[in-house]
Amino acid sequence: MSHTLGIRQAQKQKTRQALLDAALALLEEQSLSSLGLREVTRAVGVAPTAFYRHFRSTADLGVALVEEALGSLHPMIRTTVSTTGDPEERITRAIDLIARHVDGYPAHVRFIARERHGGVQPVREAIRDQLARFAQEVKDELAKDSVSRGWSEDDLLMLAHLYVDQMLSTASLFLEALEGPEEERAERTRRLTRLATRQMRLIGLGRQHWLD
Amino acid sequence: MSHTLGIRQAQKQKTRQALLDAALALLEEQSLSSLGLREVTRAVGVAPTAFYRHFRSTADLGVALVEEALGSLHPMIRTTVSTTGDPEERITRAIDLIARHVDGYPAHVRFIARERHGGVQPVREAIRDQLARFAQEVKDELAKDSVSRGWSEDDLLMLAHLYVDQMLSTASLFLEALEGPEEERAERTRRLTRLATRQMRLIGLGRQHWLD
DNA sequence: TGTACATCAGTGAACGCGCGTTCACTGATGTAC
DNA sequence: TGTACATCAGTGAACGCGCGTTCACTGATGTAC
Repeated sequence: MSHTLGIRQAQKQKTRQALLDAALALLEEQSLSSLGLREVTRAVGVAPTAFYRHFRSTADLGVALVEEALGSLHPMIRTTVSTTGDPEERITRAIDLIARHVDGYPAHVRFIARERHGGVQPVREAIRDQLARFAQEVKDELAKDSVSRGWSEDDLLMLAHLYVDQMLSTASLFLEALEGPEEERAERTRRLTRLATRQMRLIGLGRQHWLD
Repeated sequence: MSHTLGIRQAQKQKTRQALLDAALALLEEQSLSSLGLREVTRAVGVAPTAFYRHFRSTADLGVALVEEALGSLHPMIRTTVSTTGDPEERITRAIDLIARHVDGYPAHVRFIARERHGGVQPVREAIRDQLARFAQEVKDELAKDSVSRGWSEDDLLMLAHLYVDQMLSTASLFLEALEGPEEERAERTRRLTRLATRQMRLIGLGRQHWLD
């Protein structure tokens, strides 16, 4: 059993994860460019200097958060856009998946929405790279669909980017709906589901008639 | 001639505008939530305390910047979406207008993209309100179009929001293209214009077939 | 298994620095007569 | 027009505070024999 982490390594990983978790929580109310290293270590309960054992800077930690937030999402993306089912069912499934993801990982979604155009360059780049990968994967799935017969690679990628942007935009709307008073939350979410569904439907119609 | 500003008022306005300009410049490389009041006054060349004569906080200044960046854009929005010309020409005109605006006011565009999901609540709200106004105005223009016969108010607003999001998304792509090495800038802009045009065309197709 | 030495995650003191905010002020501009 | 007083945009000193980073350290864990 050689691949079990030693006690030291395991403890280090635990502290690292605690730093990431604390930072993510603190980022619900500010941007990465104003996040302080001491804030993060204080929240975890370690000395400020311990931070440097894991990250060179808060920007570096931000890049790690991008990987945590988006890295594991690639399989989900493929499932979401996958070819099975009729168009209407696929839209329902996609919107539902987005809603559930926002519900399950609101802080991650907020972080990505916020830092996508945020003030920290390496983090912006990390997000852009991950989103470009998503677009490629969506393109690959779209290519398998019979509706895509006759489409150029370029047009497929154009549509893929449109879908990725639309998903992100929908996610950040769901996040907004999650905030605010509990009372009307269900109603807000319901309306939003309806809106997002119809926008997807319209884009789908455009897709069907692209080669007319 | 009573409506000429007194010397005092005129000087105050000038300082206020200098603070806004300096802040906008500083915000090209950071987020509002990390912008310091002393940074801004230092850039203008006034004492830190002078800041309080104009704004209660940097958040307050941010809200003023939203007004500056988006407030004057409403006439332009109407023109962009207006009914004159055939669909293809309207798309070309809209994309061209966006490209020119990003070229003319890159810092304003960056500020809006960055703070739309940024860490300062009052600023996020100010942006959301302005964008909602845009959507209403786009809806009003769309309603005039013969293609919109038979559309519900709800569907028109759904499409209007899709257009507004698409315009913002396109604007921030143009901004990215503006950065980086001068050399391939023209090429990047050209490719982007092509991409944005086709995305608009696809949405337009979806629109045409919405009531099929 | 036991011992002796190496590694290294986390510590705690110390540093110089810039921050936001307060306060009483100054002196040019505005106003009333 | 001239004078006397009021207003108020901008000043400058002072404050307490938290920041990022350095450094030599400690002591539990890992490794070699």
